[in-house]
Amino acid sequence: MFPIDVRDVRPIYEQIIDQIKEQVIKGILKPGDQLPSVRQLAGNLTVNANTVTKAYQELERQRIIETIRGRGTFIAVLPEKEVNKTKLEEIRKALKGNCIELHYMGFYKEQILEEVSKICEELIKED
Amino acid sequence: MFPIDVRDVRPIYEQIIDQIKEQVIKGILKPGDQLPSVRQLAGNLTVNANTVTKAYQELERQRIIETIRGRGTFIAVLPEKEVNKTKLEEIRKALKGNCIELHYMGFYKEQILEEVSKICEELIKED
Amino acid sequence: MFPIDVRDVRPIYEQIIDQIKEQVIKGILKPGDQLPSVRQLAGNLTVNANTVTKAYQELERQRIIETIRGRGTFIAVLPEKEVNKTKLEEIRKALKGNCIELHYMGFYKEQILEEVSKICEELIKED
Amino acid sequence: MFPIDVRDVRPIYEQIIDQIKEQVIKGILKPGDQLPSVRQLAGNLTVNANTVTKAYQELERQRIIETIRGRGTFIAVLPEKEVNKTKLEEIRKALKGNCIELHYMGFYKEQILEEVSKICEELIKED
DNA sequence: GTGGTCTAGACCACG
DNA sequence: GTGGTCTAGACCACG
Repeated sequence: MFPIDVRDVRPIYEQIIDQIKEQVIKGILKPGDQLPSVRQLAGNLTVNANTVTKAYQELERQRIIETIRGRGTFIAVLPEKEVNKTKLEEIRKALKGNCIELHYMGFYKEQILEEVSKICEELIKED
Repeated sequence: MFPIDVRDVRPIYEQIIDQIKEQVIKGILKPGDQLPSVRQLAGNLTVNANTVTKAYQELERQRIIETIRGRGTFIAVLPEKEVNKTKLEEIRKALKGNCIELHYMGFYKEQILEEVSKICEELIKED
Repeated sequence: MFPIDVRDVRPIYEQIIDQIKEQVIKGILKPGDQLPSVRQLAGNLTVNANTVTKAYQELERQRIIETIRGRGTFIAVLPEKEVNKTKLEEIRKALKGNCIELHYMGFYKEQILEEVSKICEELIKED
Repeated sequence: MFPIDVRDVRPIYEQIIDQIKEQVIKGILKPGDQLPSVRQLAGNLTVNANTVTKAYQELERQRIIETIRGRGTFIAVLPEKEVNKTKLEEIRKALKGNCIELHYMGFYKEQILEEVSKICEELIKED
């Protein structure tokens, strides 16, 4: 279901979170869609159930998904978009780090914007 | 010297690496410039000397700085720009993650590119 | 009949119990009034019949309702008011926890009492 | 250090969270104070380190404490007091439940307010 | 069958 | 020595 890479530097639970958020943004997962149960997904990905639990809990905290007692876990209606200043600064720092790395590989502004543009294109459907 | 933030989620050694790379890219630090000794910098930043050592070692591995026995540590001539495919993929993943987070805050392609554009502007001097 | 919220953190059976107790206190349900059958209520609320059963059993244990074989379930005469010391301590702990949370939101004693006062007002008819 | 009660219905990690928040509100723990390490506290309370970790992570998420890499965990400066409407509603529901229980024990408005008043008195220092 | 809590214990990154 | 991640597995509440 999700391409999990145990060799990835990012922890597994974070990869799961990102995969689900990406599918929500792309519209592959829609509000009300049921997610596989913790144990099911853990089985599919051959990771521990606790790892999936951690991912689901974080997604619930972010109001991306919601758990209904005894029924399972579902995609929530899209949460209010709100700008968290602290988080925005964190993302800017991360982006800056990425730009520095790309520049060390020989990329200039034009090419960097081109990369980001391609990523957005693939990801975001403009309304 | 560097604005190090012990509360930052990023490890301190990584912050040091990024600060130095940024200053090199901006031309504030030039090839041949001497860096403070490990102990000096550790004292200035009030961090553990091992932390600075780790940062310097990583920078040396990336050929950003070089150590001359008995003399000290210096900014190296800019390394050959070369595209490491694995690393490029990693950066793309990171950029994608950041774009997803920005989109969840309400940003669309235009605004995301605007953010990245501002970062590049501040960072990279076009030759 | 009752506003049940499957998304609520509280278990459904607890919500049912609370709703019935609230209606009894408010005098909406009076001793002798018949309650819907387990299946009926389960159907109305679109919840599992076991869930309603559990709520009714707990209410019966607390002598709030009583089941008469072959006839159905009825509101009992108000049980003797008795102070269970253990339970009182539990409620105090819960109240303390709520006061802490309210204080973290900026509420002081006056405002907290105001909140509780409004709740009592709406709930309890002084004899 | 903290009175943890394994028989308590509330999960252990929640009891730890509440204890720390209470001590912060009472001024027993002040900004900058170091908390015992995860392992230390786990040892003292004879609970598992993971349980303490969970409590600390939740407290960090609420910005009550902060972790500094390799140094330990500290009480943060008091977070901005902000009213979360959803959470306020949850607390009101909980308070209502408590009032109902108290009323079933024979308490009327005056006595309930008296209880809450005593709790606030012990807890909150008016500025 | 669903998720939630907790344990015991391993291994890792960071300082 | 500090916290972070993950596993394997137990037991529980809820439906």
